[in-house]
Amino acid sequence: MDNTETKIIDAARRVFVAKGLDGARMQEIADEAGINKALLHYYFRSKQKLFDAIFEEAFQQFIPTMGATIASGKNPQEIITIFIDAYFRVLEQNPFLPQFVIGELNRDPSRLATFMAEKIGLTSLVDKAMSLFQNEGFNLKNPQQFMISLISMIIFPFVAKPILHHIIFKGDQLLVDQFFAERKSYVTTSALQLLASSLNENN
Amino acid sequence: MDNTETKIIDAARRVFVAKGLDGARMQEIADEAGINKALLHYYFRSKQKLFDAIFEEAFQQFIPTMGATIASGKNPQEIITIFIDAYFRVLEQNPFLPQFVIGELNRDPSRLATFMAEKIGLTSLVDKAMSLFQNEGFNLKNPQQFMISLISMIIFPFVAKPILHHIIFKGDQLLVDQFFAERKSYVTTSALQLLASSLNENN
DNA sequence: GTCTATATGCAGATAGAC
DNA sequence: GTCTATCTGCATATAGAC
Repeated sequence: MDNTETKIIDAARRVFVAKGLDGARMQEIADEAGINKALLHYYFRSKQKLFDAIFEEAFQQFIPTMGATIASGKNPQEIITIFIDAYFRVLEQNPFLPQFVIGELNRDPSRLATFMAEKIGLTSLVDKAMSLFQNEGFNLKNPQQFMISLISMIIFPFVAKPILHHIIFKGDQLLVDQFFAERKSYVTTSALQLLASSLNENN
Repeated sequence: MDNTETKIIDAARRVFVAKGLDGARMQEIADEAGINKALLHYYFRSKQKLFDAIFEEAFQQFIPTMGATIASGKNPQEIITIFIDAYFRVLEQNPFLPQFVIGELNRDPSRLATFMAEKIGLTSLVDKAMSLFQNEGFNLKNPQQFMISLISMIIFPFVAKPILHHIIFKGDQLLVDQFFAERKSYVTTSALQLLASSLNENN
């Protein structure tokens, strides 16, 4: 599709993700889309409504297809592997998504409340994921702590990329690329080790 | 101290940390400080300069006292424990600092380049921290991967607090508080387990 | 140092021609 | 649907009195 609305969405996504709601300029979005400001307001009545469309789309992508993963009905180790793989696939193609979603949710947490009202299915999916680690011999004392550690290890490097780039890797882009290339397998190994350790400790 | 400059700094910190550079309003900062806008410009020539002062201060706090930790000269396990403890102490008193610093660094990564030019000591401290895990029998293949996993597990929950609050814990503030209360010891245990696992694997 | 009043510029939004 | 021109309001910043 190459119609005007699509061009606007694409341009708005780029600008909003890069600069946030407050930092974005309608003029810049218009320029990126190759149109003028008035047309933006013709398609989306206001900056806020345009932003809402972009944010909703981003939020959907960011909360991964946890359902499909769980529905696959494998054991916890396999599910973890699949989950990490699916998440990295999304992040590698949208490396700036996490900072965008998380940043805007921090600016306006009330947004989440309304979102949650619509997506009641989401929380029950999370519950299912948690309960996985309390079945089949994985009687984790703290499934939430484990799950959040896992998500932290996956997402945080994408959010903190500028810090990695400049402080850890001193501006060496090759080292940064290498780090992200190896990250998925490292996180998978770590997660499985943590799971195994908790077994040994009879948690 | 209760002079005007201090009042401005305190007010600016609150507003900038909550709303970011673009979202903050000089009027709101003035109101918070109990003065008027003109006085802000009298003390700090522009919004940008006021922001720079706040950001620099925040950045200093956010990059923890890694030096002191390392200088303590203990073994890796002890250093990890001390490091985690020090970091949590900072974060518990400044829970919104990470999102502020990381968010602004993503909006304007060039900021870091100039910062790094000044703080040359910082990168060498990071190097020292890394080399720790390649000595004393901890010949980790990927000290960076380990270090970043550790930092991820510490910081990310603070950044993603709105998501934890609404999606994982369904708005139950008590569960959120309990999670953060237990987080430090959970991360410490996890980090030591990962270190031990890498030993067993002869990495 | 601190205030009120004002200048200046810019961004979001609209009017109206084509 | 798409454009140019314009309105409106607001935010940063300054002028100048006290």
